[in-house]
Amino acid sequence: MPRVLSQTDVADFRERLCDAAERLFAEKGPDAVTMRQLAADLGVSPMTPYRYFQDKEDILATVRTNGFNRFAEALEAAFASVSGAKAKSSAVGEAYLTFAFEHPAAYKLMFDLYQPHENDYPELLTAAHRAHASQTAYVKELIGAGLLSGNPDEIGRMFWAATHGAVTLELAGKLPHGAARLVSQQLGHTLAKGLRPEP
Amino acid sequence: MPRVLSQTDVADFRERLCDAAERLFAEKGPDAVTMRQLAADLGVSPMTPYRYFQDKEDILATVRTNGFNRFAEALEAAFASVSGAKAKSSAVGEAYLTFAFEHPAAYKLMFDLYQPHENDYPELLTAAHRAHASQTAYVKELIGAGLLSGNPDEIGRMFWAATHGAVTLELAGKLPHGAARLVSQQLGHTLAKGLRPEP
DNA sequence: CAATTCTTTTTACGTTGTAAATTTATTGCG
DNA sequence: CGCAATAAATTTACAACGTAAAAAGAATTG
Repeated sequence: MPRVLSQTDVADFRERLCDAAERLFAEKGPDAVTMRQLAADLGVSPMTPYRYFQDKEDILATVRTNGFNRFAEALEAAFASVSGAKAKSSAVGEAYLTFAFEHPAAYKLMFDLYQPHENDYPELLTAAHRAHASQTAYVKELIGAGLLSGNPDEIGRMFWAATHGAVTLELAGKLPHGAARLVSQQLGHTLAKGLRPEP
Repeated sequence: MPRVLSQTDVADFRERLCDAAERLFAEKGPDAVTMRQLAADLGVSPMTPYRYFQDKEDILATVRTNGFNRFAEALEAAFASVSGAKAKSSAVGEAYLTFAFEHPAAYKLMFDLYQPHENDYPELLTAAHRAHASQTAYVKELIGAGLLSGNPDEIGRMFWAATHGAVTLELAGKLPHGAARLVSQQLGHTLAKGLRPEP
């Protein structure tokens, strides 16, 4: 028998390749990154990554999955870091914008990229769902505290769409640099005002 | 002397190629469309398009420019079709959503695609500016009519970001089909309520 | 030590964008 | 009228891509 790859060997290689892919995707966009570059970056021959990933799309799906999970972690940490519905909302909103502008490439990969065969990657779907949940949890707090009234899912979608719109407009160069933060905060305040329960 | 291409010959070819590019981009995305396919679609050899366009990016920029101009025309027509600030706002908002979902590929090309050398195409910049202007004109009407108070540019960006967010989330498959329209309308109503002048 | 078998590399194919060379077609001039 | 000039179009060619298939390499077991 030859030397068989242990599970940690496989996990290690996959992680190193994802690290490289993330870095290169951020620099040049996923389409501009080649399998040969990724392989060269790890110091292996062009075909070696194919022992660890099905194909290039599989690598993209894995990188996106990691992104969703890290994004969710950041929002969950923000949510837990303070108490009170209002403070939680601000913290999660801040964390959302901070993540988006600290990892714009990861953000685009997650939310701005239509991957046609997403359903073939169940871990991706799970991670995306987790991110979505941690993103709308604060809305339920606000409603529970009597600061907002309405359907939590609908309101969650409104806040999400508003924030996402501001972020992507800036990332696409349609807003001046740094403007999305302000726009997003104004949207948050104005929506909260418009959704306040009638006295 | 050989047969020299007249200006209308050039314009005709460019238009026919843009039509094909638009259709194929919509079907498969710009990256998946090849120069050879475009050429074959017009019944010419693979290199002929290079007499009429610098390169593939030039074709993309031209298609985007046409998209911006048509988008702007649609919004301008909606704006002019009714009278009264409120009615104009609804009409423009409707026209925005209608265009986005009737021409999702064109919408993505315009607003969801980061083209690194946009500045090399002045006509693209002009068209984009026109679209942006026709998109925020109604905000000034609302403020002028006393229905909203605040900075028109800031408010315009808020409405734009909100609508764009709803649209792109649906186009990226993050919202159920058809949900963006409702989310966008809710956002419009709620923002208008939150921005009403204090009595 | 040799046989086995998993890992890795090498080689190879079809396709891409497009540069360069070649062919085709049209027009003005002798 | 015919032929040289020249713009347009095509053909050929190249480097780089994703990845299938074949070949080589290495380590464990009998």
